[in-house]
Amino acid sequence: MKNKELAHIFYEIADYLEMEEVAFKPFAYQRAAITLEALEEDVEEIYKKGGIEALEKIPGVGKSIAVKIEEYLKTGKIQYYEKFKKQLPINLEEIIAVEGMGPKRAKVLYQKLGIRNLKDLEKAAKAHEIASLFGFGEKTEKNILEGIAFLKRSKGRFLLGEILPKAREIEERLKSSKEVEQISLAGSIRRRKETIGDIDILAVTKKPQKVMDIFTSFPGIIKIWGKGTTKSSIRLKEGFDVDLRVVAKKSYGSALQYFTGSKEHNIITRKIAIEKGLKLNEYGVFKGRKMIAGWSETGVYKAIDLPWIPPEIREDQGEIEAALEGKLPEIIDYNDLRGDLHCHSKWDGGENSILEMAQKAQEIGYEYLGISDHTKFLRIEQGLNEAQLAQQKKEINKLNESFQKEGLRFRLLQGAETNILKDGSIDIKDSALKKLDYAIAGVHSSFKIPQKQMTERIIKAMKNPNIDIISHPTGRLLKRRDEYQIDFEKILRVAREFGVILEINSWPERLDLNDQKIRMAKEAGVKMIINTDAHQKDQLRFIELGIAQARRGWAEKEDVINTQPLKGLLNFFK
DNA sequence: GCTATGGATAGCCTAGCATCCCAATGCTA
Repeated sequence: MKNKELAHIFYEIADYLEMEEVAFKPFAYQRAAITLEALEEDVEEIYKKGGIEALEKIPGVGKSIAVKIEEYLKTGKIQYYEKFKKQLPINLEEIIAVEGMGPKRAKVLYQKLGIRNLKDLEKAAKAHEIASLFGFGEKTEKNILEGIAFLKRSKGRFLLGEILPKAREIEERLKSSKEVEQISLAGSIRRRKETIGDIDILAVTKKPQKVMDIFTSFPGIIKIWGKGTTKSSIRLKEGFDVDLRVVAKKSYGSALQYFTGSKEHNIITRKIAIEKGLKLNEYGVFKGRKMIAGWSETGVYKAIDLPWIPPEIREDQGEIEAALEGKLPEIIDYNDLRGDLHCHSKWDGGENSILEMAQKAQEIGYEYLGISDHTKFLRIEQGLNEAQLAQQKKEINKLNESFQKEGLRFRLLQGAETNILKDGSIDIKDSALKKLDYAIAGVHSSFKIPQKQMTERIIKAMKNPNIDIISHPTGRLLKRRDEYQIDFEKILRVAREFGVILEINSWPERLDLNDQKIRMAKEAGVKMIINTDAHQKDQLRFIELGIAQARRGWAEKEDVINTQPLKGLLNFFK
């Protein structure tokens, strides 16, 4: 699948064009990149089936970009892009990742100081060479250093959402080989951690040599770290490292348990085994020399008198104690949701019409879908004003009527993702909010205000009698931006008192609330909702990432309101 | 460079914010 690679190139072309202050083209390339990134179908397949013409049918792709896609599929390169890179031989992506740095500043720093990469940038900032440049200053230099420090903390880790599809692709590829008897993802990816270091895969086969040969000859490998009969490691061009381990069939369960971790969780399971006079390792559970379990993971847990524990909560955060007391939560299942209440339509510049979003939701099997477009403060997102919301309501009503006529058990709801302004007020009048089925409010500006002020700001919004949901409550962007400062416990108290729902946003970069805060919310008796924030119909599938996060936070079905049928759901709204 | 519509051309990507320098710029949503 070359969609992501192409998206990446087009994003960079947009940056280069931005740098040269070309009008409108950057936007065009970005748009094409966004669509490609989210596209479910493989561009290569699209091209094979229908050629250039089919490529041009992709929204945001016209003649010129289609030709470039073709060039990439045929030659692996795009000359137009290579030329830019030659002109400005810097690691643009790396430099722009620093908060506060953009293409134009990157260009200036290259020209004035010869800065090519993150290392150069850090060195120059530390040597105070940047502050004295025209257009820069003390504060900017300090921000650059802070930005670099943040990046370093998340270095070498990938977003679950970007790595999981690739991991599954490899798993499927191996599975399709007749030599592979059993296979599973293991490690942090099986535990669905929000960021992942590398992909661990575990397999059972009678012909390890052959399976390893298949594995190490996958397309897209840029390095083979090692190749043996029990373990091989490769690096893919996307930057992911993948480890494949082959184990004996009789040890599959214990190996899976061992390689899934976490390390802390495993230390305790081993201790429990010792207390029972047993030995637990990656090969099995042993009584003296006799192996008493290890074929299946359930069997391993059973041998030490524990129920099977879902991988998402194997973090030594009390799950073993809970299991011992028979109080393991019945965490929410990947099939429990009946709808998604945070997605965007063409009305605010999203990719798809309301009907297209609704059809996708029906395909997924949802009972309802809430359209929650941005509101007017966010001009770049073409936020809706009161009059447009009223207009949109008409379209939604009409669609609902037609669904009813077709006998579909499906309802569209109208929400809105309003903005919590700096003073805590909402950018849409109460009279218009009242007419919505529900209203979301989120912080989209002024992230760097003091904790007390930010907390008060959000609380003021929660107390608004028309606000039902707070979207992405902490505002973090994984690998890009820290949470803004809030007193979360205080927010929880107010949420509970005023019946405000906190969102678990499934967007790969957000996953906000995070696992710990989900657990705090659950314990505080605050209800949550799992939404995708999809700006494109295919992004509705991000929901599994949010569910995974909810599971990691021990959330149960009743903690999450969109597990409820429509009628029950509506009861939660003011 | 894409999309829409008069099929060759107009319209699109804005506003707030911080920073830097005291009016302008770049970044971010």
